Amino acid sequence: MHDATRELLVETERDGISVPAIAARAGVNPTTIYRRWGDLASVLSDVAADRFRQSDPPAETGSLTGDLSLWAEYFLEEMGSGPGRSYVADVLAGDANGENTGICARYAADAITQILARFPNTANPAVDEVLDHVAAPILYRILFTKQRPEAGYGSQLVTRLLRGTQTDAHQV
Amino acid sequence: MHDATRELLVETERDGISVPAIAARAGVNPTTIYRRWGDLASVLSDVAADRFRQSDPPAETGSLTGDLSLWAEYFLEEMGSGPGRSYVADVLAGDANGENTGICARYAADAITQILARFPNTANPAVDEVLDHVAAPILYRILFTKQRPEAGYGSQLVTRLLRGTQTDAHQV
DNA sequence: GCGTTAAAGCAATATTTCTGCGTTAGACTT
DNA sequence: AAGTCTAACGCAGAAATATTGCTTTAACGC
Repeated sequence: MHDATRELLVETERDGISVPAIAARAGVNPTTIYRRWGDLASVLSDVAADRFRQSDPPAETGSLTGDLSLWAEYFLEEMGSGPGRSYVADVLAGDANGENTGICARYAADAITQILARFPNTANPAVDEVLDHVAAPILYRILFTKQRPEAGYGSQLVTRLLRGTQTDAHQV
Repeated sequence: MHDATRELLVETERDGISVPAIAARAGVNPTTIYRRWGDLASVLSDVAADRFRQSDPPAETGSLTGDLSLWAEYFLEEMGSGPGRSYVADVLAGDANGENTGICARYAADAITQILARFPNTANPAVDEVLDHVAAPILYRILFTKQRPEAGYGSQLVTRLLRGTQTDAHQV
C-alpha cells in the first residue's frame, strides 16, 4: 500500500492522486483504504512519515560541530528539496492525533542524541536546544517562506548554537 | 464567504465541514466556491491565514525584552491554544504556491519589525534572528510535539536570544 | 442605452466516499 | 481434525461531493 502510494507520488501529478487511484495501483478495493485510514490525507501522512523514518545513523566527522553541521545540512536538504516540503505538509495535514508528527520529531531527536553521545566531555547543548535552534529554524523557513534556505544555513545555525553554549560555560 | 466558514468552524465538528456546507451557509452555489478556490483545503487555508492577519500592533512595555517577550507569549497562546494548531495546519495544507504561509510569515515579521524599531539604539538582533530563534521554536513545538509548550517558554526564548546578542556586542 | 466581460446560478454528469452484507482466511477450542 | 470465532476484505448500491457546459445576472466603458 505504501509502495503503491510512493509510486503514484513519483509518477503522477499531485492532484491526480486519490484513494481509488492508490487502491487500483495496489490491486485492492478502495473500501479497504477507507476503512483502514479514513481518508486520503491520513494515507499520505503515514507514507510521508515513513519516508523520513528510514535512514542511517548520522555520519561521523570527529567533532561535535562537524557532526551537527553535517546532520543539519542533510536535514535541510532532505526537508527542503523539491518534494520534501510537500512531505512535511502531508505529515501535518493528515495527522489528527499527532502521531506521525511525533514520529518525525522523535527521529530528529534520536539523530541528535546519537551525535551528542559521541562527545560526552564537552559542554554540550541539550537535545531540545538543538531542536529549537537548528531544526526548528530550518523547518520554519521551508514551510513558511517561498525560497528554501541556501546551503550552509544549517551549519551556520550549528555554529551559532555552539558558540552560545560555550560562552555560557565560560561565564558560569 | 470567510464569515460563513468561520461560523461553521465554530459551530460544527471539523469533518462536518464541506464545500457544499459552506456554500449553503453563505447562501451561495457550491460551484462558485469550486471555481474560485478549487477545493476545501484552499478555502480553509485562506480563512486560517486571514485569521492570523487581523491584529493590533504589538503591546508596549517600555523595553525591548518586555515587548518581545509579550509578543512571544501572545504568539504562543495564539498558535498553540485549542484550534490554533488546526489553523496553522490548515494554512499549510491548502497552500500549493506558498501564498498564505507567506502572509503569515510576513505578519510575524511585521510585528517584530515594529518592536525592534522602537529601540533603535540598542544592539538589536535582526528580524530574521527573532523569527529563527523565537517564532520558529514555538511553531516547531506546536506542530511536532503533542503537548503545547508551557507558558513562559516564549519569554524564555527571548531572554536567551537577547543574552546572546548582547554577549556578541561585548565581545566585538 | 448597448455591447462586453467577469462572476454566479442551474442542471447534468462524473467521481469519490460511505454503508450493508456476504465471503474468505487465520486462530483458537475441543 | 472439525467447528467456531474474529478480523479483514470484496462487492454493489446509495449518498455525497466535485466537475463541466450552458445560461443568466450585473457591472463597466463607450
